[in-house]
Amino acid sequence: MSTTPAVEDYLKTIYAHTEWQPEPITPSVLAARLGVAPSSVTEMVKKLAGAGLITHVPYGPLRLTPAGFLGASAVVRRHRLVETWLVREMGYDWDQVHDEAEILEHALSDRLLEAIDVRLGRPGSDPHGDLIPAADGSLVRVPAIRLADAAPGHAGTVLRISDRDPAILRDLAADSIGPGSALTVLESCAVRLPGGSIRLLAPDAAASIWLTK
Amino acid sequence: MSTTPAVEDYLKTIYAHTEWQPEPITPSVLAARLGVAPSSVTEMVKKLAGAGLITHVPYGPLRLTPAGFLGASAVVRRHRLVETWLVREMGYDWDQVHDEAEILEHALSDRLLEAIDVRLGRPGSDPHGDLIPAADGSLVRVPAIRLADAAPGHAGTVLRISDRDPAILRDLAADSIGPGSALTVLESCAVRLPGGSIRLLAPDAAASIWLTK
DNA sequence: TTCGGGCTTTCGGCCTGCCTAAATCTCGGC
DNA sequence: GCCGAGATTTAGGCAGGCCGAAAGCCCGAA
Repeated sequence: MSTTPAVEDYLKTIYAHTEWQPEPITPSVLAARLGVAPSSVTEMVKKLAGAGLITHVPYGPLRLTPAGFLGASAVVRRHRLVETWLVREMGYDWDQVHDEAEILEHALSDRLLEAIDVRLGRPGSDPHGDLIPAADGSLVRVPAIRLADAAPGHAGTVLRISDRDPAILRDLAADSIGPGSALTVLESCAVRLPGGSIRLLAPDAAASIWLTK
Repeated sequence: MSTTPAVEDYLKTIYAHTEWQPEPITPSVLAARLGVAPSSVTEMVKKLAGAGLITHVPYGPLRLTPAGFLGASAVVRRHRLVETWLVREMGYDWDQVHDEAEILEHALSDRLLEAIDVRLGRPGSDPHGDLIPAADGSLVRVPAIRLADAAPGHAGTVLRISDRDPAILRDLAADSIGPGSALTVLESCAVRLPGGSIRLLAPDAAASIWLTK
């Protein structure tokens, strides 16, 4: 089976789902994430399973096989390296890179990717704080906790901010909150910044931020 | 009509055909250039004509409308800026950039293109010597003559080398002939370089090289 | 234990872009 | 003026990805 942009998007989305929590993804969630109808997912799932990229029992959740994990890692690696490049060299802000990377991730050759990786000094994480898989799919895990799940009083620095919703990224950037920011959690939706100022976060935003443990 | 990669490729190829000679392109030539069957061209021609991008009378040649010219210019601009960027910043040689640009030209946003253009200092020509259209489709023409058509004794510098055939580009690069090289034509397929050394060129290569008049 | 709502799958269809094979047209040579 | 080679178009099909509607499955609540 050929690895089309659609295949890459499905693999990437399945991969992303289990990156920060253990539950495998279900077809309906995958459909919602991709913005396609559930029946489209059923169809593609057959193809991916037939190609040995995912495992799937009817009516059950979806899991990447080792081969699928490798393929997904490659797409995620391309996406995150592109994001890092856009911010470091092309004048993008970290909350503006997602859509561009979404397209370029399907268009870069291995050679160009390697050239970008070298230019950037083989970065380990992207502008949102997400880890960049190595070419073999390996990455260094860091213990993290969702801000929304952190106990009041918890202090930590922002490790990553999910890039799923661009509006959240914009709002946080406007609030001067980004990867590396030090925060103290007051309650689930309020935080104190180093200067002492207090920010009230939308529940969505609080669920998108991951802090050091 | 949406502007898909296929549409962009058709427009770009029609544009390229009349860039260095005046005859409009025929469906069969277009099919050969694109590597598709003639019937596929007929089909797409209907769509492009219906969208007002080309004019076409049945069994006749194809011509870009002003709208089609603008669309084609945009694709060509993206292609050539990408080639220039790959050579100047990403360590590619000028005979290696075509295939990568062929894909990236469909993937860059206007914003990223502008950033690249600015970084490169708004170059007027790409690594093969081809002119880069401005955003409005305009470009500065330079009088040129095909090496294969030049009279013996004609001396000039290489303005451009058609990037159609990668093998030709490789061979010429190995012979140290590239855009900017000074040449004296001995006969249609032999040239003298500044050092006095003489090169015999394949007819294909001689037809791919354009010299100053 | 049964039932119903929600999730998943099946089914039939649509669109793009490509193909081959079979018309059909054009035009130069005789 | 006719004819045939070559170019173009038509017709019928295929694969990838998507859709909505309808059928099927699963599991928790009663």
